[in-house]
Amino acid sequence: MANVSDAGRDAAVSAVGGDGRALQARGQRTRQRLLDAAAEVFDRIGYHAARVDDIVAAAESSHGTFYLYFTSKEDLFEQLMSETATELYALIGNLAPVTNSPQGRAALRAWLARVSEAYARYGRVIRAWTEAELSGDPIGRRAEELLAGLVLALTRRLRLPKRSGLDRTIATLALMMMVERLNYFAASGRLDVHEGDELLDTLTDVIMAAAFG
Amino acid sequence: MANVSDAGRDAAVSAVGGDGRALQARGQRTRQRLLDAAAEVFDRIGYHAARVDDIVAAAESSHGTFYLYFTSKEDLFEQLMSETATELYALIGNLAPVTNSPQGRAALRAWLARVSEAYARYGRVIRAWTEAELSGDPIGRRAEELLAGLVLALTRRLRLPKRSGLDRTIATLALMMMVERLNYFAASGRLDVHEGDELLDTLTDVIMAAAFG
Amino acid sequence: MANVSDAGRDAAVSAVGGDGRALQARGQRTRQRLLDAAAEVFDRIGYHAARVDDIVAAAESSHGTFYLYFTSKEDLFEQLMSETATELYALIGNLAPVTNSPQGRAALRAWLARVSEAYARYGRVIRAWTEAELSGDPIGRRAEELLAGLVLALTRRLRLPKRSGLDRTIATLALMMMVERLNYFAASGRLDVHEGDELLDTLTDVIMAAAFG
Amino acid sequence: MANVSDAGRDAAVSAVGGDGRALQARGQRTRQRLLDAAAEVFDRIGYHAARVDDIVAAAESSHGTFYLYFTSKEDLFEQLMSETATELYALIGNLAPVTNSPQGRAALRAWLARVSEAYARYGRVIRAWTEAELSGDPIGRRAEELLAGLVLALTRRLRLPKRSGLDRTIATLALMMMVERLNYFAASGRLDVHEGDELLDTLTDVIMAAAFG
DNA sequence: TATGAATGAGATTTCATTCAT
DNA sequence: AATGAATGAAATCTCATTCAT
Repeated sequence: MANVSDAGRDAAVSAVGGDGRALQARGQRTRQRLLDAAAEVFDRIGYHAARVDDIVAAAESSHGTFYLYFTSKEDLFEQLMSETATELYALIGNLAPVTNSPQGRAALRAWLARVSEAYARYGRVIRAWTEAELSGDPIGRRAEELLAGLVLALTRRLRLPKRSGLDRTIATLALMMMVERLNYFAASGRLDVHEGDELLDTLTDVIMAAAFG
Repeated sequence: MANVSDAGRDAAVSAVGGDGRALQARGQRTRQRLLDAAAEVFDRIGYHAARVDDIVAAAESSHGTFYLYFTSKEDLFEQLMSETATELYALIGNLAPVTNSPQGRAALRAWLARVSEAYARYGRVIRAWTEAELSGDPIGRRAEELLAGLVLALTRRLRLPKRSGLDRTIATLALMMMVERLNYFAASGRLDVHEGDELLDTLTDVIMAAAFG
Repeated sequence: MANVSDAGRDAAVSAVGGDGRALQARGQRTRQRLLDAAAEVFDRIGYHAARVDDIVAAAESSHGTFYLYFTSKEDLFEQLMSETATELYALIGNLAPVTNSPQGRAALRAWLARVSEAYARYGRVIRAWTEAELSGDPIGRRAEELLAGLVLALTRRLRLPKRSGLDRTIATLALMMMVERLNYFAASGRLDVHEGDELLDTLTDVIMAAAFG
Repeated sequence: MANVSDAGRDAAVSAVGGDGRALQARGQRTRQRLLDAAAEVFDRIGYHAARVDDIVAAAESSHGTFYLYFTSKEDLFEQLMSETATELYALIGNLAPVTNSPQGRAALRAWLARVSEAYARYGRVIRAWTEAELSGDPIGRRAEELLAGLVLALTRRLRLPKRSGLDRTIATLALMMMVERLNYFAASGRLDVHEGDELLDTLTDVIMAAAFG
């Protein structure tokens, strides 16, 4: 089954433990088990409520081992966010500028479908990310930075057409937030969607309208 | 300066302390001081990072007094959310169904301006609210409920026109989230807006487009 | 209904408040209400679990008022114990030396009946007293003293006949403890007694046997 | 010197920590150190007066460690009571039915001597037990239950001869309370006994008299 | 004489992190 | 590389007592 661990596969080659040394294969696997377990726990009970104890229990590991790979709970979380950010940049890279045509609409809808798929895999981290961003924790600063980078990348890629009364950065942020929040509600089962079609149709519609309305 | 305490002015008449007894005037004021201080602290350092100690220090009160009025930090927060929800329902009640006309657009923009004003006052609570909603805390459940009620009320009031490919509830939620998140970024100084005009124009534009696209 | 307040009726004439001044009639009544309420609360939830708040709530009084009459929770309790001790001394004074005859047995049984009656009234205090005696609280010392005095008085009055192998003081203490504990269990509903006859018969029998066996 | 830890020696094999996991040898020892320290502290200052801080200080351990093994002070105490109850059941099992003969008397006296010895070891727990039983604490309920079981077991074992005017359960409880209270006073140094002979003689005498009147 | 709001010292409990094996 | 026991700083919460009215 697809999970967050797929994200770091390539990056993991050069991953290092808490003391900076390169890791062997077994260490790699343990580190990844902890990251996966953390994502699962963050999703289940939230980032703030998650204790190191919950994570190591979910990973069937131990406290000592945790600190072999991460210097702190925040350190793990930042690594998780960074991996996720990498995936999201790749996703944004796949987006074609939106054109006002049936083809453009279809392309956007297809891309939004990929976003939803990605949300199924990374949403647990994104949820915790948003939580951290809102909180006063130091880790929130890092979350802000990562978010700002993504907004910038998306603005450049989306290339909303110029129109008076529409600030393109703001509009992009608006649409991005909308997409994120809706996928969140859908993923948490609080939106009554069949196959996700209503979600995709509605989002496509609103974005096309916003772009060319 | 306007603050959260304005919200509960009428409701305060029947406010009670932790032991259920009705409060005298002095008790009322102390309780309100704590609520105001809490809103300020939540805004400054976030709901999770906020300690009871921070709140009583900000209110120039004491731990003992805090527990005279609230059974816990969560209890206080729920009361704060409830007061805020009341204000938001009132705000929604002031929204006219959106019509496809210059007048309709103007009315919507004016309403969004009121929303932004309200955000200046209640945003600190709403931010914490979102944070709680995302977390696994028990208080998150209550936050969810309150939010669901607001979405329903807004859907009924906004009366987005029927259009194929657009689920009205989902679209309303999408727009509401968009408005909330943008006001949040604006309030936290991370959006480069002059007088808020770009924000209002952009939001008006996207909503009108979404409605009549 | 008979209650602890009957105990202090005479003593109350000279009762003083926390600041040492003599009390007026109204003050008298308030003080007594607090003593009664305390006895009730001690009985219900125990001496240690009882908070001043519970006592003033039961007395429908207030914290401030409590400290008008007592310097502390312990002070109140000591006054309650002293009043009860006075009653118990009176009770002991009514006991005739036990003689080995049907009349002696009848007299003992009648006296034990009076003890049980008294227990119905003062048992709540005696229970708390025992609790305090066992605990390490400073008030426990005072409880010990009062208890020692009662043991001495009872030993003198009971006049167990000399018999080899029987220390009269120890035997008296043994019998006293037995009577107290059994009345306690009976009062707390944990002894299956009809009209208390089994209790009285058994106690009478054991004491007579111990004395003349 | 004999101490409470002797009690749980066998049971300890299956002892678990606060999170339900089986403990290693070191954990076992630490847990037992805390139990022993608690018994000592309860004896010294009483159950209610004892703070977790006192216990961990006596055990030369820390707060964190305490909560690794027990969920609360009450939890620890219940475990202590349970271990003690097991010992007391064993003690009761060693009691032969009382017969009206010099041998019967001698056997009873020998058994009472064993009780006194046991009291030297478990008395500190029993004292706290009685204190808890009298208090309104939730732990008091558990204390009651354990006590009721012991009374039942003792009644069955002691087999007091039938005699009119004597309820055997009540009489057994009476004698049991007498023995307990006297051992308590003796152990706390408030009874003037040499070698404990007066205590044993008096108790033997009263019980034989009660049984065979 | 009575009230109840306010206080703060002190107790319990949590949990990220370290350490010994 | 892994384990899990141990730690203690920091947080929450309680409650006897004082104070202002």
